[in-house]
Amino acid sequence: MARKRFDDSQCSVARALNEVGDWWSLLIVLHAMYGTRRFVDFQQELGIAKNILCDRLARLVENGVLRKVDVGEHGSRFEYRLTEKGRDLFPVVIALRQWGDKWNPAPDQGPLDLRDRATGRPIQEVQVRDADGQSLSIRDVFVPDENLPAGKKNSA
Amino acid sequence: MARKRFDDSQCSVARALNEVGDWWSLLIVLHAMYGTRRFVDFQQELGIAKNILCDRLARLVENGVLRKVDVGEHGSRFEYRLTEKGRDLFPVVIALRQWGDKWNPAPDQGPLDLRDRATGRPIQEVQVRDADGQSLSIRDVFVPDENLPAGKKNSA
DNA sequence: CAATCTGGTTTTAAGATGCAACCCTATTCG
DNA sequence: CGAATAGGGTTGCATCTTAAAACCAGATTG
Repeated sequence: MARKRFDDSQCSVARALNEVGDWWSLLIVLHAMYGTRRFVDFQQELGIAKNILCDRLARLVENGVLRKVDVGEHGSRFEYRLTEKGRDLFPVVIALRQWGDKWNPAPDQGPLDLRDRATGRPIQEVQVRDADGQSLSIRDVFVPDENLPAGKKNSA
Repeated sequence: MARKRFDDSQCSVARALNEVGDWWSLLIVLHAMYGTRRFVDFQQELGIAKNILCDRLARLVENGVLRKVDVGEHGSRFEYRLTEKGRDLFPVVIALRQWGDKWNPAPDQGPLDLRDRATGRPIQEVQVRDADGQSLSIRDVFVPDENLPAGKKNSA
């Protein structure tokens, strides 16, 4: 049964998930962020079936998250590189990593340690923040009434 | 063919996706953040098949993202409410929304307008930030060598 | 030339999905 | 009181998705 696709959705989150919400897709993006570029490396690192990896890479390329570059070695050597659109998934992936670290940490993986290349200092935790940089939870925010999704009341 | 599950993964992102990476799961969380609580409302708002919604809600409850509360009306009326763990997905969902707004906006949906409840001011964009609050892209950060995933070089 | 590199493509069986019908308990209303 | 409604499921079925494994084809190398 074909999965419902959210192409025509009025919801940006749904549309985003349309492009990166397939099983494996965000992990591929994550590994691309680590620097992985070649088909065989993605495959080995992720332990993904080749046909599925092909499919996901093709989708990510089609959606502009990755671009496929012909490196010209060994007759058919390609690299898959993040586009700007792909790199803009950085906060998504980091936020997800933090969430995982907090609520379901991997046994042998410490918490995320990411440093500012310029200063060597740790990055701030990715949070929703107010104008002054203070962290906000979902209870601290509201959506102005005119911008609510259809049928929603302000009870967030 | 059963999808590969990442329960034993050494990667927190994979483990996180194990819990919220199924098709529909994050959209359910999003709607819960909007305040949706009842089965029939999730179903109608999302346009999801009842059996799939049942499955996803059960998983989210099992994983501690939602809790199922017996409201005691009409014999079997339940509400599904976000736990703290669920609420901590807020930055993930907002980051995803921003990404969607920027790269594949919904036709009739304006960009995210979320306000600080205390001040009415707009929230900051969710970004990876340095210690001083300046935005960082993936090119601006590095992982210390001792914390790299296996086999990764510092070429992010 | 055979072996290797490279990124696929194809086959097949088991799961996942969505649609629609059905189910069962509790409550409400004519 | 019985029918209708509320509520949250459960089931059957056809179709799509997935993973494993085998196969493929062009280019390169020893």
